Amino acid sequence: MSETSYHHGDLRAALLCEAEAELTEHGVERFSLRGVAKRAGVSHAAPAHHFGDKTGLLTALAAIGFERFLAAQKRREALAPDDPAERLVASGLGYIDYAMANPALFRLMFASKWVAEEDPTLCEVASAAFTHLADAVSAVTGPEPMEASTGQTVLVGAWAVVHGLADLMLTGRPKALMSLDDAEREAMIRAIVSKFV
Amino acid sequence: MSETSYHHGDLRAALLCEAEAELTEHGVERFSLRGVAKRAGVSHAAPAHHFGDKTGLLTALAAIGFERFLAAQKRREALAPDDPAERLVASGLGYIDYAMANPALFRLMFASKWVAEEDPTLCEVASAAFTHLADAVSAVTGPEPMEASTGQTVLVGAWAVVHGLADLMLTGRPKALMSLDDAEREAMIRAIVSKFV
DNA sequence: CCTCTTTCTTGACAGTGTAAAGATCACGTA
DNA sequence: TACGTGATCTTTACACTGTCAAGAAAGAGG
Repeated sequence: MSETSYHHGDLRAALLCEAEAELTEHGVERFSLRGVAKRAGVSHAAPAHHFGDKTGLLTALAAIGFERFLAAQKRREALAPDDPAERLVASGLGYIDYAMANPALFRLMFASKWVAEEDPTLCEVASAAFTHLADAVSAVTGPEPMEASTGQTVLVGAWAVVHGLADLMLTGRPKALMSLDDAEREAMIRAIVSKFV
Repeated sequence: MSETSYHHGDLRAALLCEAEAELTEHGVERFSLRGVAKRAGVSHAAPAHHFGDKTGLLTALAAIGFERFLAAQKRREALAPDDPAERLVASGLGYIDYAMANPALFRLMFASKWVAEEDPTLCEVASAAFTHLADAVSAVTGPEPMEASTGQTVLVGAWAVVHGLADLMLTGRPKALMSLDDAEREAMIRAIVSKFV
């Protein structure tokens, strides 16, 4: 496919790629659909054909984000010793890894009204990520934990600490944590998350 | 001051009030400066004189938000028994109360690039809220806890669970928590936060 | 070669934030 | 009382945004 051809070849994928660049550079607040089109070297209305509107593009991008999000958790787990509690903590570290590496995308996924939550493919990848977390928890709390109130408590609690750490760290808080170097920081996060499992 | 006079009287306060209405109605994503001016019955460029730009107005609004945020925590504490741990948990419940009651404002305060973090009055009210949390923690962990690594861990951990719960609940997650009625939900939150203190 | 469909462009429109310049009022001073 | 000075608000303008409708270009299949 020629570079100067009228038809792009795989504009949809290219737009998603440029959209991520636009997002990480300007944040959701300053994200511009026309800016994405300009990056891709295409007319300002081209994205509409593939994604409908701004929400459509950002929803598709968020779905990709959830896939990578799950992959980041699995990546950490693969490095952990073969122990349920260790693996759960590792999963949480992957959660935080991803947030720190992709701040704007993480915020888009979890706290933006620019994504259509009812989108079917988004729902699928998002719930895949969440059930994976639930599985990691049930591997710790026992065989039939999700019925028991204590199993639910561990699930919700573990999710909340990890998510809270991730979200706070994105704004440089808490200073007590962010002023540490990488090794100390990870140790502190481990200590906090371990309190739950 | 007449209602039809050229000069408004206290436009600054009125704009802040209408800005909150605009925020809760449309969210940060659809917040419009001209919309605020229209609500106040004033020309579209009037806000600029009092707040400079959109960031200025939203920063001032976030500062007000932090004051109420601290008040919401103190309100819960006043209802708690005179025990450090009980008061810390109550403070966390106030944290979550506020987030649920003012979703858009909470998100503005903690996760929006529309506020100027370096704004002096914002810094003041924000750090006032955070040091209040730190005080509640140190009332539990002992007299000189912030030096010890364990005191830091409790502080960061407690903050993270509460903040994580608040942020997740704003998007209806986790379902295991949001499907409960108010009493059950509060009991679960208490159980989770109590694990930390 | 000729249609049909997908893909992309062009042009237009209402709405946005922001800057500059002008109008209006309040208030202290002579 | 008159004046003028500064604060307050309006008007006008500009570049930019998302979205829609209509048209042009290219590929696919007969």
